[in-house]
Amino acid sequence: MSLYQRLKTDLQRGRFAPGRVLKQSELAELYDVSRIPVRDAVQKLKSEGWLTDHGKRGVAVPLFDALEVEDLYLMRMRLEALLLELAVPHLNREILGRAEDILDRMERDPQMTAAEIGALNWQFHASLYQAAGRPTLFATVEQLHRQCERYIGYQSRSLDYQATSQREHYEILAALRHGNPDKAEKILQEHIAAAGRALVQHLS
Amino acid sequence: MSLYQRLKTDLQRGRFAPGRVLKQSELAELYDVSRIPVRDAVQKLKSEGWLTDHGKRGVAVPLFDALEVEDLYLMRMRLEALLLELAVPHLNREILGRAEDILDRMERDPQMTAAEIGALNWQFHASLYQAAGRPTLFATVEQLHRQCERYIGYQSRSLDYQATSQREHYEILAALRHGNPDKAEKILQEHIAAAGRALVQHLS
DNA sequence: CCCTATAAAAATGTATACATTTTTAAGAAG
DNA sequence: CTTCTTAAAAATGTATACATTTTTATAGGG
Repeated sequence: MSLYQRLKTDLQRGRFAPGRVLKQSELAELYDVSRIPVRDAVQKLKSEGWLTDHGKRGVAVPLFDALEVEDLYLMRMRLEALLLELAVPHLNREILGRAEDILDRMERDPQMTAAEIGALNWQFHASLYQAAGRPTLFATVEQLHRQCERYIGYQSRSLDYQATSQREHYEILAALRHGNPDKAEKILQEHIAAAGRALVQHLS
Repeated sequence: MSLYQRLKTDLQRGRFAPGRVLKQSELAELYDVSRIPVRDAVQKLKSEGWLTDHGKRGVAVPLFDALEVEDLYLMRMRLEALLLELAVPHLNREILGRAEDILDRMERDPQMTAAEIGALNWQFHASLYQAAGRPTLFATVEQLHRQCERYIGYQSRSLDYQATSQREHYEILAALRHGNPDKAEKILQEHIAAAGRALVQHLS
């Protein structure tokens, strides 16, 4: 396992408190590697929002910022709606079927961890987006999703929220199957907006 | 000057042909540094689209891709419109005045290089966007703009295009001054769309 | 003649060592 | 007691050296 992944996992799990400043040498010692791989991992994690530049004093674990969450979800609302719109002409029974399989898998296993649910959640969305055949747009959306992951973390959402979210997933599929892409887009936007609201609320 | 900037400048100027594969050791020798700073610079340039991963064979100078340009400008249309919308409540005479100063500076000096025009162009947009006070959204828009820079390059646009672009800039300011943000947003979207079309056309 | 296996070559990943810069703290002057 | 200066300490940036992985070329078999 690469240092990047080890460090990211630890950041996800909250090993380092928000606001803490980390130095290259400190991380090198903690993970028992030299500073070279630390530099690589840290730079990558900075570009994903898991660490922020702290001048020449090293890097800091960023504080949780409700305004950042709002921005991220506003962007996702618009870009994911666009991506779904571009995917619609390419969607067929096979793709929609595979997407539904992912949803069904989430339903069937009632004792999945929050992390596993989150992974399948994204797989569902990505399976639709990929059909658009727009790698650049997809890459940006994926990056925004990764930035959100820091806030989603490992904490489990309420059962109520989870049920609503899952219902919306099926509604999106149904709208797409019945040749109503506008409706699907609308549900998707509201779906993302609701996720953002839930997260902001959780931060307070 | 950092290796990152030296390498980026050379990529902008087309020192390395699109499709060319570059190895760490090759770059280290060309720029007379060790491979350590090469690794840092290359990773940063990859995240900005100036280089693409070529597996374990090194990095490649990416080919020009009309679909990528289309994606980038579609995203910018939506996100910059959003950012302007969020900025509107914070705009005042001072901010609008400073934005206009930037435009006037472009008018006054008739023998600016394409690179200088491009820089002022972005300064104008950024001066409005900054007012929104949304760092995360702004950072994403800025990153998209940087990805576009690879295509804009150093080539000069037609005088006709430049005149139209500048007229639209003034129209945006006028609409904002007259309390018509919806109109300003519309012009902005068309402004960005036109820039994208001009670029795609230029690639063919 | 083509394909596979193996060895040599080359490239990347990483550790150690050194140079340069930045930060921090101590001490002297006001 | 505060502030500026200066020196020590610590942190980052970079070069060199080594280990590991990957690529490529060659030789043998089908």
